[in-house]
Amino acid sequence: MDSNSKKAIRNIEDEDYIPNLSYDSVIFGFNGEQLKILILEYHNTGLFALPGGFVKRHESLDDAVKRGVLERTGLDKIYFEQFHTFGSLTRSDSDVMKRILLGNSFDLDTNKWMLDRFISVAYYALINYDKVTLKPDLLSDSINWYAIDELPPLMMDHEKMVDKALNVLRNNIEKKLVGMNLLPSKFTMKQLQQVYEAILGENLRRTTFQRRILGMNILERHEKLYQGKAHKAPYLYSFK
Amino acid sequence: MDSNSKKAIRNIEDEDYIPNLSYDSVIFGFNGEQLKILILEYHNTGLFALPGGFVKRHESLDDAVKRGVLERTGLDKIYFEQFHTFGSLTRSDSDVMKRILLGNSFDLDTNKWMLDRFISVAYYALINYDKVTLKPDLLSDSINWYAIDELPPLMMDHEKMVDKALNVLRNNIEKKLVGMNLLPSKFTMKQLQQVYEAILGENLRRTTFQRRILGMNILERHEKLYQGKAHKAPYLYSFK
DNA sequence: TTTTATTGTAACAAAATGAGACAATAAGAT
DNA sequence: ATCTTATTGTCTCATTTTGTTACAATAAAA
Repeated sequence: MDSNSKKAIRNIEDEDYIPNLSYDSVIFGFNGEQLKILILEYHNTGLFALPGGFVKRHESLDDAVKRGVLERTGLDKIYFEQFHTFGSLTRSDSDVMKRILLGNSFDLDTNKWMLDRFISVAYYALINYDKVTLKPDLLSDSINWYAIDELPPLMMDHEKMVDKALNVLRNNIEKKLVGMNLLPSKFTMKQLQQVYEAILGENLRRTTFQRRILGMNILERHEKLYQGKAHKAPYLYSFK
Repeated sequence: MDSNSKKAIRNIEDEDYIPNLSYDSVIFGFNGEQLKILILEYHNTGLFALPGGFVKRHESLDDAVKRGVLERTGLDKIYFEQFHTFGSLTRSDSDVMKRILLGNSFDLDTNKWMLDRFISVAYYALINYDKVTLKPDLLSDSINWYAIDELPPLMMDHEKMVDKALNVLRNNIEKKLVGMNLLPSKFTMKQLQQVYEAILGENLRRTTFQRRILGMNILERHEKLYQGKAHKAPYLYSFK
């Protein structure tokens, strides 16, 4: 409890954080065609991972995640929701953590708390693809969008997390109007349908979809969008 | 990290557990009429709470919960599922924990780790009401069934946990065949409907319910159940 | 044998969804 | 200007699902 008086420059101080607890985030965006998520790559390791982090002693779990998303995307008003806490004994891998620490020239001894077992609370977030300014964190080289069916191999149990996040998203799409957070404030019916299709992973019938969504009475119709294409222009909609 | 060499008899050793992490469980049972949950009362405090506990360093989160349910109900094959992790700054209340420790004649100093902030992973469990042998834990006087609409005031954020558990249960009832875990292996259609009604908190139409459930093709029909009543005897069913 | 309460299922109505069809465009091609 | 093309908004009719009512088939009591 009272060790670590000398602090290297590149260190994360364990005293500030709740031990053995982390979060990971599956951050979804939609580029108009595909559903994508943010994946980062740790320095000098070839390891790909979900953006994650630790919870400060004087910070709520939700705030820790908000902070992490803000730091990496520049967005501070996002939709996010916890979906599962991963607590198996086998999920933590101290060898992987060693590689990450060494790849960042972190001192193994000072940072040995990071080699310990971690229980991780996983969140998904839905953000506006176009408004993001990506910024790698201290430990990583890059952070980038990857289409959900073209992900690199992810470390530890992060692929399981993505799978579960997608499942939860699919179940929530009807109940929680998930689409609204992945689109700009005004959008066409086609765009909305594409979000639904990307999430559900299946094609939907255009006429039925349109009728069903309009029947929900959740959309407001605005002006038409002239795209310069040789066909009828679609209306723009926003959520009420 | 190396204190606590002297151990009082009535102590929970902090070194065995992951710090700042706990679980709480909303354990549902169905008595044939009402949906009930298990609530315990801490010694000499008048405090009512959900059964909870800590996670050992060498134990998965799920196993910790299984252990807790087993110790209190005697059941080891139960259906349970995590539904939310509560991590706000305000949820932990050291005054409440002090009352509990003092009510149990625990030493405040040796057990001060329990006064710290805790992030709690909440689970719900569905168990067979009739097969339970209730047993209070070390810290509590009693553990008892309470109908969900007749709960005593619960400490800290435990009422929020119950609300959320019920919501999740309502959403899962269609997808996960929740009913099967609250009933004996053979049951009548009426019993199944009563479970649904208790969970959803609304009355269902008998004929529609029967047709819909039978249409799912998940039930196997067995012999009739003669209840000694002056009317047609219902069939018994089990899940396939 | 009649009465009573409940069960299983059928029958029809109403609502939701599936599947096409088609007229109404924007803008490019002629 | 007119014709062509791709897409949109809406309508129609078929199919499926759900709501509602009705009714015959019991177990056991009266």
